[in-house]
Amino acid sequence: MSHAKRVTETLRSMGRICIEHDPEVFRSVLERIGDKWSLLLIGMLQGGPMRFTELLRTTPGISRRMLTITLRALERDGLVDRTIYAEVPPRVEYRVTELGLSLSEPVLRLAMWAADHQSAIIANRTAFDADAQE
Amino acid sequence: MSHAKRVTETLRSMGRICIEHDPEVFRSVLERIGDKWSLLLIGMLQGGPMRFTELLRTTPGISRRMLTITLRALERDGLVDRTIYAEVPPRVEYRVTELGLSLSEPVLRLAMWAADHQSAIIANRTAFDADAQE
DNA sequence: GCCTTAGGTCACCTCGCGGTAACCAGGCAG
DNA sequence: CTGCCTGGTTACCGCGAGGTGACCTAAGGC
Repeated sequence: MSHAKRVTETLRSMGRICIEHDPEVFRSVLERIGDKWSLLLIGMLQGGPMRFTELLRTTPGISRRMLTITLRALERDGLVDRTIYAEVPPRVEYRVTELGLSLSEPVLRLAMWAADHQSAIIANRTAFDADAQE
Repeated sequence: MSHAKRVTETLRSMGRICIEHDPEVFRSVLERIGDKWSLLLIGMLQGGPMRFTELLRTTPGISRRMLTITLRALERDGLVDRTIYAEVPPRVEYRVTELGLSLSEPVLRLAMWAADHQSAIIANRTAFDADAQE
């Protein structure tokens, strides 16, 4: 059996076990991290702890409101850690926890897949649209 | 340097490269597969080709409309393949393509992470809520 | 003529995600 | 007293994702 074939087989059985057998667990996690900002913020924090305003500035397009909401949700789930420094002016730092870091591994694999196959997807998309055109 | 430490370092640099440096690519893929059903359907199809109604039955909660829309989008991006059998009654089979299968790897890792850490997340969540209560 | 069965499409409506902008706490500066 | 800084919170609102249920097509059976 070829390597590619074995990988396929392995994935198939993983698929059966992980998703087909218990879609709710997968769904619950997708609902959690599948929103507009969660994964992106997890990603942003890979480079080390960041402050609220820093995240606000460097995350393109996020609003103050959504940053608050998303960070709270991530904190609630134990994916990021929030530290308040009693200084003047006040300072708050966010960093990924161990759990958040463990999530990063599959997430970054997904990101790398994204980077690798982006062009293929765009090509498929335009081809499909061209077919549908006529 | 310990193994865990090295993994951490690797992830940090991957994070910097993949996400912090170029959030748009990651965002675009998240927008694509981050919807309510795409990843789940990709997952469902790991076990082999399935028919429309079969997916409708076995995917908990999906509506006929959303199944159609999501499958079309996946087909458009070249992630699944749609085969019509000119029989009576008509039969349509969906199967993941090579591209779809390559996506499955990171996705299934995510699913396994979900399964592994679900209880930890729930624990964190209840602890956080208990703190916020008082 | 009417039912069935598979695989959809269409019109309509709801609900909640997320954006905008104003407001707030609190400590220090002038 | 007024203003400024950070790190939020709150009220308001629009839009679009997604659910519901009716309808469609095409062949065959009765």
